[in-house]
Amino acid sequence: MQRNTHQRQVVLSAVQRLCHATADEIYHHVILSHPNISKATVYRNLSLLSENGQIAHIDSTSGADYFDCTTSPHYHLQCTECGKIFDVPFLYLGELNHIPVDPGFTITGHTVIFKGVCALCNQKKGKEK
Amino acid sequence: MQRNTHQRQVVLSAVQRLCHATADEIYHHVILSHPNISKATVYRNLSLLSENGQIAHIDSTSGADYFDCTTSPHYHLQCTECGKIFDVPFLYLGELNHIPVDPGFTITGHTVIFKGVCALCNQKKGKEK
DNA sequence: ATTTATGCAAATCATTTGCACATAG
DNA sequence: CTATGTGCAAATGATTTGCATAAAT
Repeated sequence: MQRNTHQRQVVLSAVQRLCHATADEIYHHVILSHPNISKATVYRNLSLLSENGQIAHIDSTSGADYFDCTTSPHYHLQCTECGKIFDVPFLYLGELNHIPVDPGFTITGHTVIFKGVCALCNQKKGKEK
Repeated sequence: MQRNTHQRQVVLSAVQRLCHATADEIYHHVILSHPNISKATVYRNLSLLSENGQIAHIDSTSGADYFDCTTSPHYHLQCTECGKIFDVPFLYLGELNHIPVDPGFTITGHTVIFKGVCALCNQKKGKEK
C-alpha cells in the first residue's frame, strides 16, 4: 500500500504551484519550507505521482524533464532560449496514434513539442542589437 | 575553414551505413576499422555534420539521441522496448508551425515522436507467455 | 606555418540506486 | 509491528570540455 508522506504532499503541492517545473526547480521550491528533504525523495515522488496520474511528466528533448500540474492531454511549446514550457491547450492530435505504419508495430502514443522563442526572450534579443 | 579529416569521413560513412544510430553505436562501428578514434571526436563530428546538414540529429526523449542518414523532414517511431528508430516517411505536418499561439512567441519548429512496440519486440513479448 | 582537429582524461548534468535509519498505517 | 519511504552519498549514462599534441591546408 502506498503511504501519504509529508514529503509526498509537499512535492505534489509544489508541482501544482509551479505548473511547469523541472525536478530541480521543484526541489528548490520545496527546500524553502522543508530544508531537510533530499533531492532523491523529490525524484522518487515525482515518478510516483506521475505514475498515479496526479501530475504529468513532460518529455523534453533538451535538458531536464518537466512536470505538469495539468494532467489532461495537451502539447507544449518550449522556448529554446530559456527552456520555459507553455501550454498549447486547444490542439490534440490523438488520431495520429492510428496512422498506418508497419502492421507489426503497435503505436501506444506520441509526443509533440513545439520549439521557438518566448515573448520575454524575443524582447531580450531585440534589446541586444 | 572546415577540414576534411579522415575521422570525419569515417563518422559520416558510419551514419550512412547504420541509418539510425546513437553516438555510441556509431563509435562502436567506427572503432572496428579505426581503433584509435576517440569518442569525443565522434561526438564532435556528429555535431558538425548535423550542423552542416550532411546528417540529421533525431531528438529523443528517452536515453541517447540518434543520428539519421536521411536529412529530409520526416517523423520517427521509437520502440519503447529496444529503443530502435523507424521512419514515418509519408507524414509531415509543417503547417503546425503556424498554429496561432501567443503572438509574442515565435515557433521555429516542432518535434513529433511516435512511441510503441516494434514487430520484433512484439514477437518476443508473445513468446514470454 | 598556422589553424583546425584529435585523443585523452576529467568535468558536467540529470537522474538513479544501495543502504541504514525513520515513520505511516 | 513491518512494509514503505527517506536521506545521504555514491553510481550511472550521455555528452562536453580543457589541454597538449597532431594533421590538414
